[in-house]
Amino acid sequence: MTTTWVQAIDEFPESFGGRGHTIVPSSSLVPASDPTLLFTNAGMVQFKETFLGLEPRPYTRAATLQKCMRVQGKHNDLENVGPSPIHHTFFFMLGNFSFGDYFKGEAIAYAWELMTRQYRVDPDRLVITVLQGDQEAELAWRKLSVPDSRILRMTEKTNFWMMGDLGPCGPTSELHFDWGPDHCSCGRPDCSVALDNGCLRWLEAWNLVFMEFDQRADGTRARLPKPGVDTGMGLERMTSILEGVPDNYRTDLFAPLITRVRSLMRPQETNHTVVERVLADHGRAMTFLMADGIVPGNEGRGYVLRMIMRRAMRFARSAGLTQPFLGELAGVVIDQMNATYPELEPQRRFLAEAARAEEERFAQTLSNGLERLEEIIAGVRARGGQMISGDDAFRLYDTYGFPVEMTRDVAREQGLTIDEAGFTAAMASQRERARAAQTFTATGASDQRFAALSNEGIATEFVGYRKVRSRAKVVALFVDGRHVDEAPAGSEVEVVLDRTPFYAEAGGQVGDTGRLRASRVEVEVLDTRRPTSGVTVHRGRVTRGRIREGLPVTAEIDADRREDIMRNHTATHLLHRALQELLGEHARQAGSLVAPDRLRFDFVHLSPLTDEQGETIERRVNEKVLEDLPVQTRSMSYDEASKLGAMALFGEKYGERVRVVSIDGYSRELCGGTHLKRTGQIGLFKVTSETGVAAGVRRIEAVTGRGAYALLRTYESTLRQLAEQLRASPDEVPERVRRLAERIRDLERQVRSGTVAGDGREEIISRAVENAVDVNGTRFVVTDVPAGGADAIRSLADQIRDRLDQRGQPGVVVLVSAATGQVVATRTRKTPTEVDVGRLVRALTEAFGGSGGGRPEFAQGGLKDGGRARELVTKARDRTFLKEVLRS
RNA sequence: GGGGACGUAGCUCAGUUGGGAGAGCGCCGCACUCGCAUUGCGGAGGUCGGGAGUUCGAAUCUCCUCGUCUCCA
Repeated sequence: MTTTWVQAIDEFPESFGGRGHTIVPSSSLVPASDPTLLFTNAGMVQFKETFLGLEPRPYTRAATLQKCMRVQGKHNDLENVGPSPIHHTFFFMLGNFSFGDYFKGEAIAYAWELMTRQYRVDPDRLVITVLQGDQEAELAWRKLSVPDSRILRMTEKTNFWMMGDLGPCGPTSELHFDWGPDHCSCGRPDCSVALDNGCLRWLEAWNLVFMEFDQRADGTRARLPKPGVDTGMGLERMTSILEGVPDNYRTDLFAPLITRVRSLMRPQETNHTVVERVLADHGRAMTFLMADGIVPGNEGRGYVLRMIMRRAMRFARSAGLTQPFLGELAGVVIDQMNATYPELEPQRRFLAEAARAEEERFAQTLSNGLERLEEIIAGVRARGGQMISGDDAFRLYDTYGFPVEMTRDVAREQGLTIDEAGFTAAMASQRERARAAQTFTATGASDQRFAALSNEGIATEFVGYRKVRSRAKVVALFVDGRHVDEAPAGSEVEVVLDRTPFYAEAGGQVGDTGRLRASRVEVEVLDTRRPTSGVTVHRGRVTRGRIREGLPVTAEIDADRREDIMRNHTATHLLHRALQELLGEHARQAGSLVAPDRLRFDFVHLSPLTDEQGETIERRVNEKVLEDLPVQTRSMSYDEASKLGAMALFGEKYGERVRVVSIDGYSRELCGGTHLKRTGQIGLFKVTSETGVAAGVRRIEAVTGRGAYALLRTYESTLRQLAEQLRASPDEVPERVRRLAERIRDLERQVRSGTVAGDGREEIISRAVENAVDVNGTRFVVTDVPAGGADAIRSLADQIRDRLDQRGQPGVVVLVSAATGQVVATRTRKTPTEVDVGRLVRALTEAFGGSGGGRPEFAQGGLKDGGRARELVTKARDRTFLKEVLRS
C-alpha cells in the first residue's frame, strides 16, 4: 500500500533531483559541531557552514528530508503539542537549497510547480506572502499567474528571517493553504493569513528563505556576494493537505500510532484527542531521539528526551493509562518507518528496554512524590489551612521531580488549592539563577581569522598518514591572535603551513607535537588544531632564531608519541566493535579521547558492565591484537561507505569523501585518525576503569603498548612492596592480608570490650567503689584509669555502675584516662533525677582546659592536656564542689 | 553550565541542639512441632559512600570528591 506520505517523500527528491539537486541524507538530530543548538530544528542546519562560506561542498543545489526537533529556544512547540492539530516536537522537513546558485525566481517556480503539478494542490486554495517591498519575489509569483489578490505583502515580523543576531538573513515568502471559511477558528469577518493570528483556516505549508544580506554588528546590512535559498516544508502538514484532512494527527502518517494508542486506552466515553496527539507525537520523538544515540538523562539532550517521555506518561495517566506503553509506541514507529530509516530496526530491543527503565523510574518518582505530598497536605490540614504553599509545590517539583499538574490534581481531590503565584515566582527565580550563571563562550572570534585564511584559498595539505617528516612553507603566522610577518625566539606562535605531517586534534585523537626547523631556526610545536576545515594551526614556541612568513621549514612530529597515539586509536576501534558484539548494537560511541598515554571511550549503555563482561571485553580485544590483523584505510564516497556498513558516529560531520578504517573482517568505521598497520603493534590492551558519566552512558579507560607495560610495572612493584612488608611471597599476600584483617578485628573487639584494661581491672573496680565519696546519700565513684580508648573506659564505667545498681545504691561514676584525658561519667538507675552528669562533666572539664557534655544519665568529655587528669580527680572528689554543681 | 535532595546492616529505612550506631524484613542457631508454616529465645552481619578540616569527641557541622535522584539553561 502506497500511502500519500510515502508518495510525498518519494516525489520530492524525484522532482528536485531532476532539477540538478543532490539528494543529501538527513543529518542526525544531534547537530554536528554546533554547541549552541540542542537539536537539528530545520533542514538548513547541516548546511549552516556552507551558507556562511566556511565549508565548501561539491554541489550548489541540494534537497533533503530532514528529521527535526523543535523543543528549545525560538522554536519551542512542546506546549502546543496536544491542543494543536498542526504542531509537533518531532517532524520531517522537506527542503531544497541553493548555495549561490539559483535565487528567488527559480525557487518560487520550483515550489509552485511541485505544489500544483506534482502534488496537484488546487492553485486557488493557495495564498502567498512576501515581504513588502520585495519586488523580485512578487514579480516571480505574478509570472506564474498567481493573481494579485492572493499575494499578501507582509512586514518583517513574519517574512524576514535571521540565523542569529548577526550573519546571513533575508526576506521570506510563504505558501499558505486555505481550508475554507468553514474552518475559521478566529471568527473574524476579515479572517486572513495577513492577520497572523493562528487561525486554523490557514495552514503555513512551505517557507522559502532568500538569504540575501549579511547583518553587520554596526546595524547595517550588506548584500551577500552569493545569495542562497533555504526552504522548508513540513511533511506532516503536506500530508494533511494531500489527504484533505485538516488535522495532521488524522492522516495516514499517524494512523498506526493513533490506532495503537486507542487500543491501549481501551474504549472510553470521553474524548481523548489531546492525549492521543501527545502520545503519538512524543512516541515518535522518543524513538528517533534514542535512535540517534540519546538516552534519557538529567541534562542537555537527555533531559529533553526525558521531559518528553514524562510528559507522555503524565497525559497517559490523565486518561487512565498507567501501564507501560512507551516501548509499544516505539515498536509502532519502527514498523512504520523501517523502509525510510533502516537504522531504527537494530535498536528495537534497546529502545523497548530504555523506555521501560524510564517508565519504572518515573513511577518511582511519582510514588515518592505522592508520599511527600500526603505529608504536606496533612501539615496544611493540621494548621487549618486551605492552600498548599508555592514553596512546597515547587520543592516537590524541583527536588523530587513531582509534576505540578499532579500536585494540583491531588490538591483539588482533597478540596485544597495551591498557591499558583508562589509557585510561578519560585520557578522564575530558578530560571533567573540558571540564566545568570550562563557563561557565554566567546564564539569563534579567534577562529574567524582562520576562516578568513581559508576564504583566501590558503589550505594545509595533510601528509601525516604516511610521513612523520615533511618539507613545508610557512604561509601564515600569528602572535597573540594577530597576523604577523615574523616572530623572534621566545614568542608563543601559531603557525600555518602549506603542508604538514602534524595531525590536528579531531575525532578525539589529540594533536601531534614536534618541531619545525630551518637553518638556525626552530619552533617547538606543543599542540596542533584545525579551527576551520582545511587549515591546520601549529601552536608552539620559537626556541631559536626568527620564524617568518614564507620561510621553508622541515616539519617533524614526535614519532614515538604519535605511535603511542596510533596504538590507542586502533585499540579504540577494536574496543568499540567488541562492546557492540557483546552488549548489542546500541553500545555506540558517545565520546572518545585518544591520547599517547591512555584512551578513554564513552558509549551508550544502560547499566554498569558486570565484572564478567568487563573481562570478556578486554580478552576479546587482546585476542584481536594477537591475531595481528591488518588495518586498511580507504577513501570512498559516503554512500559507498554506508553500503559497506561502515559505522558512522553521532554528532560527527562527514564530507562527501570519507575515510574508512577497517580492521580485517572485524571493525569498519568512518575515521580520519591515524592508525597502525597491524593490530599486533598494540602490544597489550588493558582496561584500567569502567565508570558512569551520565545516565545511560558508560566510560571505559584503558592503556596499550608502552602504557600497559608501565602499568604492569607499577602493579608489580606495588605487589612486591606489599609482599616485603608482609614478609611473604607475592602469592601469599591475599591470604596474609585476610588473616591480618581478621586479627585486627578481633583485637579491636577486645579493646572495645575492655579486656585490655587488663588484669588490674577487678582491683580498679573494687578500689574505686571503696573510695567513693558520699554526698547526700549518693555515692560518687571517681578515679583515674591508666589507659584505654573511649570504648574501654566507657565499658569500665558501665561495670562499676552495674555493681552499684546491684546494690540498689544511688551513685555516679566518673572515670578519667590519665593517658588521653578522656572523661566518662554515668549514673545508676536509682540516682535522683536532679543529679545531671552532663552538667558535672562540663563543669569538670571546663575547669581544666577542656570541654565536654552529654545527657543527664551519660556524658563524656576530654582535656586538651591529659596530664591534668589527677587534678580533675581531686576536684571531682571535693564535696563542696559536688554540692555546688548539684545545686546549680 | 547553575541549583536542590539523598548515600547508615543483604533489603526498606529511623537516628532530636555533636555525646554509647538502631528498627522492620531477610540470614544463622536453639526451643516448640511428626514435618512445614507460625511463634518464642539467642546470634552473626556496619570503613555510617570516600577524603580532609573544626572539636576532648563527628553518622550529625564545614570543605572537597564519588555515586544516585531531580529541576532550570
